[in-house]
Amino acid sequence: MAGLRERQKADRHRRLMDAALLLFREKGYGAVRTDEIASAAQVSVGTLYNYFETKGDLLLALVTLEVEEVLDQGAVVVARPPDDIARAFDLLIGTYYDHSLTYLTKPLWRTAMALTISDPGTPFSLRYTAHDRSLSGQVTALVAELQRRGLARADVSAAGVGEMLFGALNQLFTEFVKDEPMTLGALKAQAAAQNAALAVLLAPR
Amino acid sequence: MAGLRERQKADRHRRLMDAALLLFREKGYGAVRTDEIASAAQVSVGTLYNYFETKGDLLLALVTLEVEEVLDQGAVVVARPPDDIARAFDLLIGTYYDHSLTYLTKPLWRTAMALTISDPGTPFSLRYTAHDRSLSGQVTALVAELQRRGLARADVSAAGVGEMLFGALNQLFTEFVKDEPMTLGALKAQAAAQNAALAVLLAPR
DNA sequence: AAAAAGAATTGAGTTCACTCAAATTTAAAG
DNA sequence: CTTTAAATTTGAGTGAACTCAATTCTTTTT
Repeated sequence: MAGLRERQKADRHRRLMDAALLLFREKGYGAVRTDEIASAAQVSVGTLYNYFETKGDLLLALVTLEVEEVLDQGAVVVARPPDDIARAFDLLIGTYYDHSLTYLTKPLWRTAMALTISDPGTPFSLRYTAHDRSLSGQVTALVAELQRRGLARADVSAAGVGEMLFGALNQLFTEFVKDEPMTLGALKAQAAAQNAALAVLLAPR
Repeated sequence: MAGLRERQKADRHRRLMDAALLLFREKGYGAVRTDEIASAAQVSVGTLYNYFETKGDLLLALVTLEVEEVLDQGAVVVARPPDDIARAFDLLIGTYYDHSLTYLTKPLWRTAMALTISDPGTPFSLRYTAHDRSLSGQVTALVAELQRRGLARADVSAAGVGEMLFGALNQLFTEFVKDEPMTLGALKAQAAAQNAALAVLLAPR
């Protein structure tokens, strides 16, 4: 059985994550004071900083949860994609986008993205970047799978196309979270327009 | 002739920008205190905040200068692009990338990007976003121009392709500034790989 | 030219993320 | 069960961005 110390540690960690998610969603990242999170989790500020290097790390830990779930869902799509290029892309990307607001709000995404850009060296930023690469790899895998099935031209590098597509959809997502009134539907429509253009280009000759 | 007050105002504004650029480049954004900038520009902290809403606004004002110069250079390329898709893309994008480190360093770019994402509503962020759209429009214009000359397939939307390409290159640039040891050459090589894939797809049938 | 009005500057004060030396709690040793 | 050692928690203290009421400078009015 795990020692007392270990159990208490896991417990405090969970309480801090729970309290942070609740408060961040409710009041927004900037409006939440660190000692507020600490006292909601029934620990002191010092303890909070024992578990997370910065207030931002706490947020990035929450983002990590979100992205890991998305990766799992994406893998399902890549394994058995629709028999149509545009629909395959729409489905995979739609999966990503639909899940994105499950835990985080647009303002929280903005803060999280800002943190990983301004501090790319912190452990959580590195994990975030690694996740991005996994997602990009998933898109590339989808392109390769479509090529393997003879649904897409095989005379271009799947990685070249996959990375470009992922970069573009990442950019669209960034614009989405920067634009408060923009809906998920509008985001998917924009992605679909790009996917359609790419689908035409990738159609077997 | 402009009144005394107006002249003094323009002068203080210029002194603040100059001092900020110098100090930011020298010590890095985070290590520069606002009162340091203020005293280097021979005004008080309060005055600094009279001219710029936040310390970040000061940086974004500097970024704006940079981007405006890039847009001018890009326009030249779009007007007379090389007779080859891949080379045309490489040239335009190379123009963007080469200019990017003229005023700003990688850390400064990171901070600037982070600011526009986390605070998209501030006047300077809006300007930054508008510039991004101009750059994207320039890429689309290049695609359209290549189509007009019969160098690229005309059966896809220039905007769809242009936006996708711009999104992808923007993403590459973001990864570049996040990766301290990465060279400009490596960045351009990555872009060239994507451009090559796209060039194959866009080649007239 | 003096006075009144308006605009801009000033810097001590406030707020909040983060630190660190002391205190407490848990585990291990005798 | 005590004592010792190690790990963890604690919260008052520190530093830096930003504020705002008081002051100074510029322009307009009489």
